[in-house]
Amino acid sequence: MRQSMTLIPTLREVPADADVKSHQLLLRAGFIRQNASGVYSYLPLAKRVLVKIEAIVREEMDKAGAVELLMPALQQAELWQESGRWYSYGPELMRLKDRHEREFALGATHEEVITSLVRDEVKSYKRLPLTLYQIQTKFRDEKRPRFGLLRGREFIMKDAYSFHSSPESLADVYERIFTAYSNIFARCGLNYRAVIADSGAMGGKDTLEFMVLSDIGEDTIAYSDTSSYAANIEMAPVVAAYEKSDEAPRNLEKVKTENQKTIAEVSSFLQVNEMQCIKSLLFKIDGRPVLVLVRGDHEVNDIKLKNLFEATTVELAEAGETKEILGCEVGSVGPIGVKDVEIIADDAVKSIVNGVCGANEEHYHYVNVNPEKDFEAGRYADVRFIQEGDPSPDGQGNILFAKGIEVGHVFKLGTRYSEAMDAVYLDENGKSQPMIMGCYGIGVSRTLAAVAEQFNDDKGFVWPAAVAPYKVHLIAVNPKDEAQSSLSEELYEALGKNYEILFDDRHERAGVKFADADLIGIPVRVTVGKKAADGIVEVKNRKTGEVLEVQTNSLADTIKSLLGS
RNA sequence: CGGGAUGUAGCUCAGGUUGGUAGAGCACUAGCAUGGGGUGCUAGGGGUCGCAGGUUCAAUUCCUGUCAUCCCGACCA
Repeated sequence: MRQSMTLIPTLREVPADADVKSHQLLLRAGFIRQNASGVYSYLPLAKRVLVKIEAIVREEMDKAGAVELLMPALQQAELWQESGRWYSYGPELMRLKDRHEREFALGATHEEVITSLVRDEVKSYKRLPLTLYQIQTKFRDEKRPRFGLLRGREFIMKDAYSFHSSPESLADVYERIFTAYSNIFARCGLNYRAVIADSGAMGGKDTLEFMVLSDIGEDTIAYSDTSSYAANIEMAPVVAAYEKSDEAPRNLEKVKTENQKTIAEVSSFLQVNEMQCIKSLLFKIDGRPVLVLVRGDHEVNDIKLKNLFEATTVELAEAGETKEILGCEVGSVGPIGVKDVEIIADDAVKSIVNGVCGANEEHYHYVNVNPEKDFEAGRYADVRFIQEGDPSPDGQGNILFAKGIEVGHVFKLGTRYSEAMDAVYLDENGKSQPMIMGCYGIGVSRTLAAVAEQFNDDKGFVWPAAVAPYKVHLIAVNPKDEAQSSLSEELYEALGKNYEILFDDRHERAGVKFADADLIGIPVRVTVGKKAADGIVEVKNRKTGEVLEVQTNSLADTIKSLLGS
């Protein structure tokens, strides 16, 4: 492609609205432009990278036995009403009406559409298993789109769904897709990790997320420093054994703690370790108040609460509600004397001896608090976030944290949708059974952003060859020079037969072309300059910056070795 | 949804406190020169100052509202 004929609007300055590297560079190098918050146009270069990623995805999915189709983005409300998600999905689902006032949604995901399709077309166990996938634009009205392509409201996703007549078959396909995903992210050059995850609103269990390690990641990964264990912090179970001090329990005592509210304030005021404090938070679980207790140095994990209570919503009660229910400000909440409100305590709380907690009375706390003796928790469970230094759940090593960008997710869905939508088949005995399902997603546009985030230097992008928009960037330093012009045209023609090549034929200064080339980040740069008349050109490796002068007759070999390594 | 910030040319920003119909750099157009790391000179084009009200003889500037965008948090296949 001649650069004079395509659209690559590079920017010299960093756009004010972009904070993260991938977003800045995608804008500066002319890959994307924003239309609305979380909505972008993919310009020619970005489109080429998307095509590369999609090709890798298709190849690996096909290899795993999945078949591509394409479903509508515009979906009838009835389907979502059938699964129940019309009501449970919330405002994130973009809803609209047609001219007849019929309700529709823009597809945030496609379980409903695919389940209805397969339900109507597949009736026998003989047709199972079946794995279908598509690459399509998804719409989610995110509360807060951010980081450019990393969290948009309109984004490209590869979503796959599998249908089975047995859990074994599901396990088999799940494994195959897992392998496909590992191949896909490895081929994109990404530094990723598969981690144990929460199934969230999807339902189901056995779910893994593919995380690209990055400081700007929105998820925290808890991983073992010695084994391969890795989990989303939301899910990592705490297996710490809490030792109970053999100190003799003393008698409960109420003390004045004027204006001391936070755990830090109270513990320093009373001269006790934060570990001795009982942090008490009032939650509303499916609207019902529940008092949750954790040790002062721990944090409540609302995902664990949600799973424990099999609830749909878990939220911290607002200050006003807390006052209404417990009669005090949030800084003075405690479990002692609380009636009519369920109390759940983290396992760590049980081994606190002579601890401290709020007195449900402004400016007062209790000291010498002993669980069981001074209050009864309805139950004890693991309801806190794992922390760095905690033992790894697999028993090997200790936990460390890393940030990750979720680029893929595989689920064993089970029969949640097939039961709700009556997707059944007849088994060998002619008996009707709900199909067992799996679903598997890859954020394609997010993967583009993740690669962009991972592969750049201070000058611009450094695309891995597998997803680079072009393999070779040919530059004619001075197109007005006859020798340079004719040699570059000749090379453009010749190299174009074997490589995707971008030819900078613009009448720009050399400096502008070099700066743009560095910014765009194509792996190999071929510069036709002063020595053109002697048949000598310059080959530069974008990644290493290494420059070679080569005769045109050995150019092909040089490029080949550069792209091969 | 809570907190914060910002909306002036395609981009990055000044101007505003002290109201008088708008500027710089980059980009763009034309010409000349230049031609290996964002070149120089000359001459140009481009803005309902986010939008709507209000105050005023007069509002980009002051007041109110509203919308948009970004950041933090909450939220989130």
